[in-house]
Amino acid sequence: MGNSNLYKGSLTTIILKLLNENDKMYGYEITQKVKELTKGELKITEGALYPSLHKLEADGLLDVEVMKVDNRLRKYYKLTPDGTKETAVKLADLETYIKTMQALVTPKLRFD
Amino acid sequence: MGNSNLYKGSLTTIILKLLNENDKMYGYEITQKVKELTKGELKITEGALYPSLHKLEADGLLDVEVMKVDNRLRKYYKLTPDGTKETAVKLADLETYIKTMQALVTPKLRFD
DNA sequence: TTATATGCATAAGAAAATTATGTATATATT
DNA sequence: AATATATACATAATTTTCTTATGCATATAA
Repeated sequence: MGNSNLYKGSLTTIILKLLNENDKMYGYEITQKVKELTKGELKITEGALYPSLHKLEADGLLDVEVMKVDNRLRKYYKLTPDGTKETAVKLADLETYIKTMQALVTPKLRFD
Repeated sequence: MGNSNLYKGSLTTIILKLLNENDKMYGYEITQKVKELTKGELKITEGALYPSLHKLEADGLLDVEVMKVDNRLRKYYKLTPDGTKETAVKLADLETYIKTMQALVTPKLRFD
């Protein structure tokens, strides 16, 4: 995903959070929204996004609704009740991660 | 590493930062220090740690010094000049990652 | 007419971890 | 005396998650 490998493992969190805010979104819309919200810092690739959406659906966290808009296909995803629960879990995990990393990293830097 | 998959990709950052603070450390010491600093939240596995140390050494970011203490082997690692530079890069990446994720995730949660 | 944008998808490969072992010494426990 | 735990290193097999490359299809801008 991002320019740094730190983003590995955060895609699911990002998808769930966006769907928690936006009720229903389709894949391409997610890529654009992420680009916009991060001012271009994070660009989600389709090769990562679509398999991830499929897995979330298979795991029962997302529901799909296929629509045709302007003669183009769209697959709208929305959270299931389990998906909403999992969103809270993932966001708590992210907070813990950030606090833990800050505990490890916050101390003074040295330049010898 | 951790209980959440968000830690994927942060091991190098953690190792470099600890060595930046502590001058020289050996592998087992790093696992214990991380457990202590994170109050048990993060447990680095040897299967992740040792290959990572070897790679950092191969990349010229760490130097090794083998010692025998109490009849047991220790491999002390310390930052090379390149390693010190890379530490600053990795820490900047981490800050960017945290800010980016907060930009994506900070908005209001919903519980339908 | 050619490139860019929109919209989905998958396959091959790389990177980074987990899990499972293996070796060896020292100390604490039963 | 035997066994478990702690210390200390290492690697191999597998899994997860991503990148890169490719493919199909329609719409719009250059």
